[in-house]
Amino acid sequence: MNFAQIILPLAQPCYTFAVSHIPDLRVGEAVVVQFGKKALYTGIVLSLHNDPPKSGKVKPVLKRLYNFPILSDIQIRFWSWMAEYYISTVGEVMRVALPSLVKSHATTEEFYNPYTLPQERVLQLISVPDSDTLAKMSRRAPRRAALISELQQAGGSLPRQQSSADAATISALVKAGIVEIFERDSSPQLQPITQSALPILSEEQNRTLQALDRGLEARNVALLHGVTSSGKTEIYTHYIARALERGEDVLLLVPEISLTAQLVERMRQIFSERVIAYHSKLTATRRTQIYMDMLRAPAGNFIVGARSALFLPYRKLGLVIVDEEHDTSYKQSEPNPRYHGRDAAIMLANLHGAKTILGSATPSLESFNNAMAGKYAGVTLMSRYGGSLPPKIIISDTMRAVKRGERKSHFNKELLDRIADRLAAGEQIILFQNRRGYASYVECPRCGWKARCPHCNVTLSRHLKSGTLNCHYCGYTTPDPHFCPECKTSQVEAMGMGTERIEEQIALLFPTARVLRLDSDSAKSDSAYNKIISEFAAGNADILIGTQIVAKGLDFKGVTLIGILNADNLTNAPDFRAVERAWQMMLQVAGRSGRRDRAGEVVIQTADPAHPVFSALSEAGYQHFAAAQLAERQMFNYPPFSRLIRITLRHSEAHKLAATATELGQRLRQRFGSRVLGPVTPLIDRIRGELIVEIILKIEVTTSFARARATLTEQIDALRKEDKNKGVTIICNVDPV
DNA sequence: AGCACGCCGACT
DNA sequence: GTCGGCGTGCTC
Repeated sequence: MNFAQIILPLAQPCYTFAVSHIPDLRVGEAVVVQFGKKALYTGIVLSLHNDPPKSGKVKPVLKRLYNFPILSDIQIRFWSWMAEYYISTVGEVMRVALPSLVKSHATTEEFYNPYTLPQERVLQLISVPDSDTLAKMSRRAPRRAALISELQQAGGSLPRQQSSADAATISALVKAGIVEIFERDSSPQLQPITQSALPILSEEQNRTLQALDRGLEARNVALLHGVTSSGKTEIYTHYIARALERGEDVLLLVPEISLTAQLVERMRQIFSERVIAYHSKLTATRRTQIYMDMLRAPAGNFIVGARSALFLPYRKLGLVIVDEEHDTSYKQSEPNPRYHGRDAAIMLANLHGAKTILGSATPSLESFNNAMAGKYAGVTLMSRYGGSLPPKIIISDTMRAVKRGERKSHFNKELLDRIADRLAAGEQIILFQNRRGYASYVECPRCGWKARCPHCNVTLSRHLKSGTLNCHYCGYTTPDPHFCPECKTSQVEAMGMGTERIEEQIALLFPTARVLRLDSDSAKSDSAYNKIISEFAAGNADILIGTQIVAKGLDFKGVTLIGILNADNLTNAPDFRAVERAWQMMLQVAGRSGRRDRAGEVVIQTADPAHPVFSALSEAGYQHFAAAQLAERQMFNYPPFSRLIRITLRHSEAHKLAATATELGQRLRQRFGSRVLGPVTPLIDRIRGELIVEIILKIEVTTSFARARATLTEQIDALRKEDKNKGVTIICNVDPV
């Protein structure tokens, strides 16, 4: 073959390079190429062919990097699918898929250091002395004889590191021409296979396991709907053990890095060092090591990781588990490829012929619908493991409390009384407020002036600790003016409640309570996060105030009361998924409470207690609620009855942006008719000094989504070529969440 | 993503 | 008069 399509880690199509001078080059191999004037890149061979590029100029591949492909056929198919489905390029997939050392690039040769495998020295037995000599040797130089027999037992060669011989013994045998030392790529670090006993399953868990077995015989994907603390993890371990016994790889996907640590911990107790944690916070060296080890080791690896773990070189993936499958942080929102970790996991499993288990206490309506439609096997686990009780949910009417004079600050008496009660009993409390900072904005009571971000069309949030007003969209910070800069007659007033302000109010109402706050301000780093979590878990605080971070995963045994301070800003979000999201959020937060011996209580403050979402919070209420939500989605043709593509256009000039957006809208309408919504101005129409307009494409599931994506790409490409649209950024987000 | 080519402001 | 700002065009 004379030419190769080479994947480069760029938002560009693949380019053709000449390869006829490289013998037996294979698809998936890593190569060095010069791209542009002088930049050197590590690229991947996507395909080999004999067609020169149309534009004539072809550069040769400079060299091949390893003597084996670093991408399997399945990985290439996976990358190609992802690029196509999420309207991005295979180069963009490469950018997120490979650890940085493997895809290194530089502008000059001196700085281009592609990853080379670490080397190891190997002792090789080249001639075995006859038995007389050996017998003599074992008397006079027993260590030399020992090394010879060590090498014989190892089949003739052994890495220097693994040999017990000392340097003098080795060099003597080398001098005698009996042993030779050579260098080679170091062998992958294989972990010893030790497995402790699997957890013993309850009767219901056993039934669930059997139901899953039956389900997965007929379907490739199973939805495991297991209420909080029903023991989904125990069921996972049984499936994991089976796959590992078959010698296959296992991927356990978690939505967030912070959750990997505790799951890895639990899995290590059973599968010891077989468990490999993989996520983007690991060092580049560690990630590269894992990648390269897996590439050269046999299957049978068990990876616990965030969505980037999808790109590891599985040899034979046997099982994929997507834990907390409803979690929207599985969707990569920026940059391209904007892929959904759960959906990509199912695709990857299919490519390997593996089964997928989706686990959640609050399944997404998409997955629930797939289970109802028979596309997925569906299994529900209703009872709590170890007989702990479901939390008692109390809906607390804010308006009624106000009328009766039973509301202090932002707390209804129903909640305050319980807080006092738990504090007295020495039990712990979590208060959930889905807004960080002190106040969502500050306003002058006299003239109505509000602090706004100069770059974004949003109000600035007040942050007490830093004494600043911050923009939560672009990070802009300005000193808190306190006094109205406009009319100069009054102090500005804090409006809206953030976690900082809740913290302040609690300190006033319960001055002796020890309070911790968990939000993205207080838990900026991993260590800060862990510190807060472990402090609270150790009982060094009575009340934990937090944003949605507190809803994720963690169990606190001492927590018997949870307050959801303002459910309305969850249910009222302007999004067709708001109610589903609110439901999931509330149940997830509620799941943090409850001890074995007595049910936890969850107080939800709302001005709209009749909202159907509240009656769906009992576990029995879910089916009914989900069915009603689905009916509504079907009526308005929303997902899962249609697929959405959100097209975002950005530019600094309003008229130019509007012109391009209108043009695109019109052209799309010619092809897609009423499936095109917009262009519309989003709620926040300016971020970082750029104006934003959106067009939504809504494609019914009954028509070809692949064709729709192709048509859309065609139209956007054509539009981009025209001078009048130059400079307008156009981004497609397939299946936005 | 780089890097070059190409037209408008503050300096010797 | 020049040095340099970053807008946009191209890279096999």
